[in-house]
Amino acid sequence: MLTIGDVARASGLPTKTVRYYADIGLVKPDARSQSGYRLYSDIELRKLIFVRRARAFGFSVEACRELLDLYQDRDRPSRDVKKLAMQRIAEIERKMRELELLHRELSHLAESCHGDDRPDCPILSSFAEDGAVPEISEK
Amino acid sequence: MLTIGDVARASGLPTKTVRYYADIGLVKPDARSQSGYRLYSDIELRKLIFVRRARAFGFSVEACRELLDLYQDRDRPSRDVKKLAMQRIAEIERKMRELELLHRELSHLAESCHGDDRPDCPILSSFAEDGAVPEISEK
DNA sequence: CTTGACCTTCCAGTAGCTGGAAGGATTTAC
DNA sequence: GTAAATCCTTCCAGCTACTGGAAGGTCAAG
Repeated sequence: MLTIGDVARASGLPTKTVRYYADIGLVKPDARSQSGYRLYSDIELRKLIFVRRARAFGFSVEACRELLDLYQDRDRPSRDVKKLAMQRIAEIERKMRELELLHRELSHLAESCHGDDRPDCPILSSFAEDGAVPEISEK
Repeated sequence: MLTIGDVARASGLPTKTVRYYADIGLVKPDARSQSGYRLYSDIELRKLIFVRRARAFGFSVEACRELLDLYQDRDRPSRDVKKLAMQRIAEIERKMRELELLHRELSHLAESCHGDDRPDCPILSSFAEDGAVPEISEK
């Protein structure tokens, strides 16, 4: 059995995060030592690694919970996994569109700003006077 | 003088948000009525509108504070404004690159997943077995 | 005079951790 | 054998930028 520090090192997650995942019931230790130390098996370590990778793809902790369930279900339909992935992809695409819009508009403003000692600036003017502004939800 | 509801309507910000901006000292009311109501002048209303637009471009509240200072400084060098804008643009570009990477990798995985009744799934396999995973900071 | 629409403050919660304090357990060095 | 270093525990607070809700005061209209 591994202590929290062991699985933290092995999974690449901070100890604090492993403890946090235990607290929220995402990946719970198999047992506690007599002195109360969290003890993890290789299986739980594997789950922690799994979660780190899913999180690296931007899946929310709740989505990770579902993915872990699927991961552990030998009879899962791959359809269910793909659905989660497609949702995440749609989310990514939405954010990319938002950022592209912001980038276009802000670059335009910045380009037309002299960026010297003079006080007149189209960026400030735009914030102060314009009507149209990018629509964002930034989640 | 305008009440908080008035400036909320006029600025397009929720009342709660206007109150929050007052709490954190971003845009403070000019005065309080005898009964304690926040009272705003046209100048403060203009600042609220300014902040809403700057926020719509993704500037943090702290950046908005700096932008507001510049907005109010008649002797500002436009250089300073442009600098903030360029920083924001760099941030946007970083996020875009991150999202593009995620999109590429996750799309690749999703494409190679059957998405049917069968349990084998390259997405799960990737999370469980792979080594390489996208590097993210997602801020 | 009462109803309803406003306003106030304060507390809690969102996501996903992260930092730190206070204190017990275990291991290593000497 | 013991002292120091390193680990572990719990709990509380804080980060961003709000948002929701409760309890209660205020104001204009009918």
